[in-house]
Amino acid sequence: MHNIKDIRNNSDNFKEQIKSRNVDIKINEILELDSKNRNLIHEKETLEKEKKNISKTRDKSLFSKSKEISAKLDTIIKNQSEVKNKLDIILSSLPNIPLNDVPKGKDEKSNKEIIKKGNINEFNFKPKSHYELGENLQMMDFDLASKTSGSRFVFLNDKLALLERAISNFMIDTHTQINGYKEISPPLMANEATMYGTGQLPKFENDQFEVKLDVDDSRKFLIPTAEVILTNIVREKLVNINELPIRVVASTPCFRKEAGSYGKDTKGLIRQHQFYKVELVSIVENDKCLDELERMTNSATLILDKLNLPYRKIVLSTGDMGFSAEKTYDIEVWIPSEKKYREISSCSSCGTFQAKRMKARYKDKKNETQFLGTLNGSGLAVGRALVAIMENYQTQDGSIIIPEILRPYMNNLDKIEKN
RNA sequence: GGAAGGAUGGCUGAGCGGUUGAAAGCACCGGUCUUGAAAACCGGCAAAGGGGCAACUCUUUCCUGGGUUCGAAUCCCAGUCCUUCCGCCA
Repeated sequence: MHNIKDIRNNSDNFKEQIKSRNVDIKINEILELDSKNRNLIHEKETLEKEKKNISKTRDKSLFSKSKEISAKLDTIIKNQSEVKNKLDIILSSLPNIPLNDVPKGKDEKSNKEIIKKGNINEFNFKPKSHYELGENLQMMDFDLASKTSGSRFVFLNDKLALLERAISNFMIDTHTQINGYKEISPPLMANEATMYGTGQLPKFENDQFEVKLDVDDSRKFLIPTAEVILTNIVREKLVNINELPIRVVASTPCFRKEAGSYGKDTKGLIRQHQFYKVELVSIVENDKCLDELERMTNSATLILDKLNLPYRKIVLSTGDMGFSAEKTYDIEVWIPSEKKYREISSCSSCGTFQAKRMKARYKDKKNETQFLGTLNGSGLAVGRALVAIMENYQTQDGSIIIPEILRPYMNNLDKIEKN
């Protein structure tokens, strides 16, 4: 959420920066609503003051006058809150401003590669896709899932179910034991305020699965990522500075409608309505966001290093970043069957953008109240890690070698082969 | 599902129709003292918004939304959440 004062004082610059995010902005409408709003506030306050004074005098002869003012106030307050609402809806739908060092560009073509790591395995046979491998092993069943649930769901059976669980456990252990994150098992549903806080609402309501509870109940949504719940830990809080940084990790199912991706990645595990993800969230003093972003990204790549999977790290361009981010690194893992890198993690600094929405603050060393910095990153997407392991570790006969580091998590199994 | 109690500043907690934005304590910040620290003492310390170059000033806010009243943290109604007890289910 942006501060209207900043926009007012610097509207041309603000407009340009929002435009770099591929977002249309009606700057004139914003400024007009803002000035209308302030005029109404002024009217309101004048009347309120008058009323207050009358009640202070306790002069009975003035009481009827006070009643008249109340009536006038009613309509002004109504107008003002209408104008304010309109303004808020527009403002809350504007994305975060990118940091200066973020490459400018309108889509993923302007993303920049930072590093490439690991050796790409040269197969002496044609590598299969993970879904071919999975279905041949009879441990991955898309047909059954479409019968019970619909498209973009899957059954993982037997050793692949175990592998999924192992991946998740290995990642969490690494983050808690080496990277200094605290493990959390959070709710998988979030209310409106929580969804608003991290930026899913109001703009992206169509991407969310809403859960119907009782008829009159407040709205609830399945979380599209644990970021939503974990970041809102500090919503409406004034955090003590010596509690910072807060670093938490959770492995949760994530639910996404994938509304805009019909026909995209329809086969396999890459794009599902439901998938597990190990999520990292850091909450820090707002001037430490950039350092924390590097640290978080390193926490994520450590997983790939340990799994010995080839990957690259890229920085997203202004047009390709998510709504709440000021800077984002994507980590992409090598997928042999597609002969390309695919996103397996996205680490973002949101600066104070989410904190302003959440009213999440701390007192700095000068005892001044500040908005917190929030960051989130996948560490990593479990389903896609499963894909990467299956494809990179496949053998000619269609079995899967288990990466050394995961074996303790799989009862020391070293290979998944057909039963 | 039934019964009772509660929600006040960063935290604990008073107030229960009129200088109450709100006592007190803790925490925090500044200072005195000290070689340094602690203790003690002194002072400061809510947020959001409007106006002003600024000093400053005004308005709103005691869970949320309505209502009563000239005036509400305080009274009434509805809702949300929490606690305890009973029932039911995992």
